Amino acid sequence: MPELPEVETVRAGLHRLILHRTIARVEYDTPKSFPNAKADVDVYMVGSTVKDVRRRAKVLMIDLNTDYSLIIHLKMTGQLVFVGEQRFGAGHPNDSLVGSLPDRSTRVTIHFSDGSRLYFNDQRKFGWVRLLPTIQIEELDFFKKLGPEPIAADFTATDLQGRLSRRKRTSIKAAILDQTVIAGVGNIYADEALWGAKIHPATRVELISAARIKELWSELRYVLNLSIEKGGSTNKNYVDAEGKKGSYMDFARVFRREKLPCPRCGTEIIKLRVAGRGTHVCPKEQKLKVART
DNA sequence: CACTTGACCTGTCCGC
DNA sequence: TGCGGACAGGTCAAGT
Repeated sequence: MPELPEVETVRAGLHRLILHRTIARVEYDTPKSFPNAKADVDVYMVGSTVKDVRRRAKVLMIDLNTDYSLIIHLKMTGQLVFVGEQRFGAGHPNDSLVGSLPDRSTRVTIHFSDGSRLYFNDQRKFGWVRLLPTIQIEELDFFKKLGPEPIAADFTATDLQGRLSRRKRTSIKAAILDQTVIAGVGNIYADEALWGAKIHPATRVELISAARIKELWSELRYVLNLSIEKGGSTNKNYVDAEGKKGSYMDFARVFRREKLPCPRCGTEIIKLRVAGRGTHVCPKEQKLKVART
């Protein structure tokens, strides 16, 4: 689920909801979801206050005033849901969570001193939470290898072209899903942007013209920004920090729309498999370009 | 190094 | 209603 727009939506919500709150107690289930919890939670988390909430790629960072940070990856089914000491009222979805959390998917619970809580839920257990010194985050190998943020103001079409030059022989879809090429794109927005740029997802990178790469650059920024505006995509599990669903799927042009008409030409959208992922294309407008022999 | 595939988990849906 | 298999937003390690 959570790709850049979903993680950014969660970040913004958490920033609004948990900044300056003090951590009173932390519960966690298995070491898998929170590997170094046992050693460090009592020393660096309990009693600390939340200083900032940041995002890089699909990763969230909650900075504490102990100069330690929680690093969180939601992977496929992770959620970070805040339940306050006061209800939101007027049928707000958060209110129904008051009695329903924690549930069987809750892996970590952070109790704040005012009685509010932050739940890390993750049905499939792929996600994780780690605690480490804030200054060590950027030293992580994983972090150092990340490509640029595609929605950054200074990220240009030329930058995209340059990043793609090291993945010439793979499919364009595999290339933009590669977090070391660009950071934050996942299966939904890859399909959406490739449709926007009229590129078949299986096309080898080296066969795509500079003009088309520029289109792709523009479409990536468009769909990611539009989705942030819509609060992300709720394909299945995703909810934001208040437990609300995102509405981008109402605006999706191809993703999960097989057998429905292409919004541009009316041709039936088909589903294929590219780079090991379910992939949606308009078969008329996204022709597979192959090298001449 | 570039590239592909299967593994990690739980839940759901679809065909028999 | 039950059962087996495919599939689901994302990385990783291990293979070619």
